[in-house]
Amino acid sequence: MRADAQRNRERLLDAAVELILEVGGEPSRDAIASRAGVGIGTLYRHFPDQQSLLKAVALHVLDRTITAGEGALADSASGGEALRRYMHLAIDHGLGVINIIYPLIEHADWPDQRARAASLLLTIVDRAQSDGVMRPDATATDVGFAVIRACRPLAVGLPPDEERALAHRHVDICLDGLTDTPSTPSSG
Amino acid sequence: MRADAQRNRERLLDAAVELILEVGGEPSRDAIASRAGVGIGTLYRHFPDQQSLLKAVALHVLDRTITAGEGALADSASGGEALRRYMHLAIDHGLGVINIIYPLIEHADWPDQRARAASLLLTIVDRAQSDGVMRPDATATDVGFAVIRACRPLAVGLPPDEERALAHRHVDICLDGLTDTPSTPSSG
DNA sequence: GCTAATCGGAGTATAATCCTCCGCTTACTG
DNA sequence: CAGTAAGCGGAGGATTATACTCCGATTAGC
Repeated sequence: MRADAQRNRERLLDAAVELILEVGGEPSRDAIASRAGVGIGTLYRHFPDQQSLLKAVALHVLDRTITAGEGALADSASGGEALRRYMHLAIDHGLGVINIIYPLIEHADWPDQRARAASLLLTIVDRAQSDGVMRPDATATDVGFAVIRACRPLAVGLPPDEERALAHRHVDICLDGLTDTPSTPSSG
Repeated sequence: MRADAQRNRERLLDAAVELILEVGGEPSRDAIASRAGVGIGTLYRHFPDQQSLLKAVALHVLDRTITAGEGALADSASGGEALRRYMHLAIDHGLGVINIIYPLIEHADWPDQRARAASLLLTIVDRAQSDGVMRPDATATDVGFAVIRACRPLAVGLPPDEERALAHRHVDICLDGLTDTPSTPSSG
């Protein structure tokens, strides 16, 4: 694959992630291409149909979130810290986009990302619970949904950076609800 | 005002609320009319432009939420109970729609609803805090935003009743985060 | 019954979005 | 540093969604 093609592909994915998070729904193809600073033809060459684009976006985001999450888990001193770090980094990596490909998740023909994500999240939750900081009735699903919710745009007209700050604030609140001890507000 | 006109007006408002909550954004006028079981002409007669419709929707929802909230506050035994009841009833009354009219809130020419809502929320938060159940660093804004977030659709394709159940579950988690003591999961 | 208010929805105008196509540009290769 | 195949951009036509009007049919209220 030629270098410029690779670069444009990544620009398109990043633009798509941004727009999905801003709009809270599927953005138009024209909008994605123009945000990526790329011709509309280029978008269609890389992603012939909507489905392939959405799938690529999901894998892109899942991938980098899982990688970052595994790293955070590895060098966290406690289950509570791992949980907190995971939730915040998931926001920063754009995990919120998966609300859009929800219907695709069921019959996903994609690789082991899904299993890997589930296993990571379960490990974190298990560890937090056996450390005694996380309430036993809280589930991995609660954690996942809390992150997705935090990523949804809150109010039309709010600039992206404010949205992001509010998302982190909200996740801290959820963290307190999911755990027994108040979490230290994180700085990112 | 003729009885059927009044009835249709209310149907339109209710349909608009439903759709806004389902879609998470502004629904089309055609969709609203058809959901309300009313001709498109009827919609335009009642609400000549988008702005007047959105404003009416907001007032409609604010009104019934405030009324219910004041009632709940009046017969709650504690600040904690008032807070919990308020958050859950706000979901049920559709307070989530206000994310859509956010840009209108600033220069709103509408009556005292806004002040009434603010005062109700502040009273509840004050009471919860002086009762010692709510963390002092949590704010009325946190409460409001938590409710709005809980009302946003979580995943495309999820049926409305599941969305609603998840919203209540989420609010319970936030409630635990905002308060010092775990809240009893409410049944509505 | 009468009538003025209200309704419904077919139908046109407008705008958004989709997608193709092809001449131009650029990264790689020898 | 040419040669060339891969890749790019975006004009523009097709398609679809949405906005809005208009008027004959209907109905509430007297």
